[in-house]
Amino acid sequence: MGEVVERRKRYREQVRDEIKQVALAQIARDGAAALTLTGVAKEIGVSGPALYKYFAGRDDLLAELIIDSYASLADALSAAASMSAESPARARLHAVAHAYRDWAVAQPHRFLLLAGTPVPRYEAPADTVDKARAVLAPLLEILATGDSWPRADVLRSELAAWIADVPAVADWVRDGLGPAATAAPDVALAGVVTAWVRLHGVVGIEAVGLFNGMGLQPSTVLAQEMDALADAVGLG
Amino acid sequence: MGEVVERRKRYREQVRDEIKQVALAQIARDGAAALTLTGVAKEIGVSGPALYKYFAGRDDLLAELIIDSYASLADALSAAASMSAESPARARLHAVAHAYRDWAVAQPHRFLLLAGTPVPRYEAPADTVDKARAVLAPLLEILATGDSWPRADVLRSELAAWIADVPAVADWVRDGLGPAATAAPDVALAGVVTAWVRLHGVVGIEAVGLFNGMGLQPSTVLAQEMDALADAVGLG
DNA sequence: TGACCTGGGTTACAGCCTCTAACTAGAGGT
DNA sequence: ACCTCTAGTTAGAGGCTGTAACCCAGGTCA
Repeated sequence: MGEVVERRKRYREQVRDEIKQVALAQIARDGAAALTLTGVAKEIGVSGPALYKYFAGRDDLLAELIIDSYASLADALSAAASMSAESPARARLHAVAHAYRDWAVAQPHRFLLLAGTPVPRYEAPADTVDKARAVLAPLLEILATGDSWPRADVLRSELAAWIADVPAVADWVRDGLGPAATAAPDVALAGVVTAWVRLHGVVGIEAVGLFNGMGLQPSTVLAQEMDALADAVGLG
Repeated sequence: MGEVVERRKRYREQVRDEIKQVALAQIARDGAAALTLTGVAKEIGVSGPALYKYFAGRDDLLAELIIDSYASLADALSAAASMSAESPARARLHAVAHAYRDWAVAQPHRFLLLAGTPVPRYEAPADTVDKARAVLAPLLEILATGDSWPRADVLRSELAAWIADVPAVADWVRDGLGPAATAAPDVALAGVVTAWVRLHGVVGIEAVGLFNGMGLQPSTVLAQEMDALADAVGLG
């Protein structure tokens, strides 16, 4: 009956989860490049090719870890955004930015899965692009409460054209702006892009260890960058 | 005689160069993760273990490619700086920033060797840190012509402490500031760090392909970020 | 109950990679 | 002639990927 099928399915999911968890631990230890299916199998106590019943191959497993990580990061950011919903926009920007960094610092190997060296010719599945956009959604609402950004004319017009050309983006922006929006969509989007770039700058450098031995706290740099952005777009 | 020894040495260098060149091509094609010594050997027309006479192993070869890339990037930036020596500081900042991006875009695989996912537990040799600092040296002189940066108090004080604590850094800053410096060392250094973070943000995102499908030019974002920085530090 | 199907697991193997060991050949020096 | 040093060779151990063929237990169904 269906119940048995259910039970089997559940078991299958459980094993898949265990595999993913062990793989993540292995990545944390030795890096994604060193992930081997047989290594995972050995650690689980099962012999080599068994794992091919669960994942089509090493790269398939990796791809699934990436997708999970996107979701996890998106959750972390939207949690930070909703937790700070009552605060002024500048404080919310800091909250989301630090949530991003905290997530990445707690598990740099996972961050690098998303933002590190990609596999050439690997094409992210189409919905991954959407997921990536979803990660940044909380920023949109926050930056929509700014009012202007004098110097960013070229960037704004490029983004305005993008909004006009791609309906999915237009929808995303409209949904994301929220009721308190005071900024034009292209201004808010320029803010999001800039915030993303700066987040990536700070966190990416920290994650690969390039800040080591420099006498500064990454969190200081991040705070500084977010303040500069808040100033530029006129966040309260 | 010594001459023959010389000739042998030259030959050896020549072969090492050929190996590195082929390896770079292979990385450009399939990514650093897919680099294999035997693959290089096959392409060169020599059989497997022969390459171990020239490099201790795959990772050794990779490490040398990284060091070379640092030098190449540093050259590109200092060339851009000296080529624009007569221009106003804001223009020079743009010139160096775009040189950085151009270098990376022309050979993303090489950029990712420097800034992409690192091998865990791999410790960069000590002089690599110096080389990395050298990459940013041209920015120091340029940003030293700013005059202030009101919001960056915490960052400045951290950097001032670093300068005070580490003589090598103090020397580097003193040498780099140049005769036209109008900024305090900590202000200039804060500017360099910020420029680096933003450079890394834009170029890192572009290099891993995350800008794909977004309706914007990475160069626009970069220009925008550098202008914002120039405004903040008061570059002419 | 007994035949059958399904899915997790197994071993065997082909093919590729790293890196070591042991050997050969040739060029240089004495 | 003899010695040495170096670039290259083949052989091989050990590890990984991924495929193929097989086993076995549990559930299904006549």
